[in-house]
Amino acid sequence: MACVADRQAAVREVAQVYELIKLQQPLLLLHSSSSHLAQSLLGKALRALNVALSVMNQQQPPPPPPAVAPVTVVVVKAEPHLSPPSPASADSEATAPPARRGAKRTRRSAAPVGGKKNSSSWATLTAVPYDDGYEWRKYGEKKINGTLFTRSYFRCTYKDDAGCLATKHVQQMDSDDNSSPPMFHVTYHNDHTCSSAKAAAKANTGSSSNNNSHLAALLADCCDGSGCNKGLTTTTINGHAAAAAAAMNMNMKQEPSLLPPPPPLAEPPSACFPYDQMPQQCHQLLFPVSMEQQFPGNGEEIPSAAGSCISGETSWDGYYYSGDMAAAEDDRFHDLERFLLGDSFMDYQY
DNA sequence: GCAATTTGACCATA
DNA sequence: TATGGTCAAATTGC
Repeated sequence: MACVADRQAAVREVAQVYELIKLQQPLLLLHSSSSHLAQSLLGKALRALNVALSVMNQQQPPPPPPAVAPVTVVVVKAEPHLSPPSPASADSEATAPPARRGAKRTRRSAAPVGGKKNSSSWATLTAVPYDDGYEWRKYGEKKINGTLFTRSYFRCTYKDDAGCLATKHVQQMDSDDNSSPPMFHVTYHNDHTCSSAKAAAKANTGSSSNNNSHLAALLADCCDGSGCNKGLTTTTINGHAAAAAAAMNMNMKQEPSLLPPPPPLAEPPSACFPYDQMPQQCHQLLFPVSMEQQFPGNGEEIPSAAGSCISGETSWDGYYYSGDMAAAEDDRFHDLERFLLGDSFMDYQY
């Protein structure tokens, strides 16, 4: 089918542009006189490409499920009003006053609930509900009628600091199949108006010793546990480790009842951390970096923990570059394509 | 001691 | 009135 070939070519083109931007992003941000502007533009570009790929993906049958059950993130639906918010709309919402802890309880004055507001909302189906690159604080849990599991309510950790109104609800889906990892229906409301840079700066300044210790543990788990810093050419992270890393990323305690250890993977899903499994702190705290750090160019595996985390910018960065470059390139692309097509509408921030 | 989570109560909406 | 979403005091963990 010519149209299929054309679409694949288009997808490939967009994916390559996406990849190129991501690769060049550190340098652009590092050398730009206005890093904020650069970051904003890059974010918009990446988001647009992501949406474009999502649209393309909707026009073709879904890809066959993987042989193993890696951590997956798929779009449940993209209703007209359930589209990912644009940065512009996010900016317009940033003026809402932040809620204050301990303030006198005045109900329903600022944040109407249940989708009545004009803000955007969208939903995803994922095995890793806590790993979406943002930091969330749990503020409630509720037993919902007709469901076996409770629904958890999260809001952005930086709601108070940045007035970020982003919230999400995580509902474990009922399933008869005990052999497969649990899936979660995650509904997002409002775009993040807090910047990841702000979050990263906060973490980097050591304003909270908790953050630093948290990061240390995170890096240890992220890079040591997965073997990324042990000179392995390819590494793996099973669902359990991903969930653990995700939970750490969330600054929250893992709920045993929600995430039982899934069966080990028969095959490594991809090199190093797939993007949707990589703790966001790896992006934020070790960024920006030089291209030399990302790509030594001497055929060596990126040795350091920092390098391996940085390499997680894309899912293919754990590969051995001195080997068959064409094969590696091909694998890299397919990993990227899987990531892009399977992770549509996720709101990535760098 | 501080920050995050838990949990029961409160409130808006259908 | 049932239900879902949020608040905030109490609890827990670092």
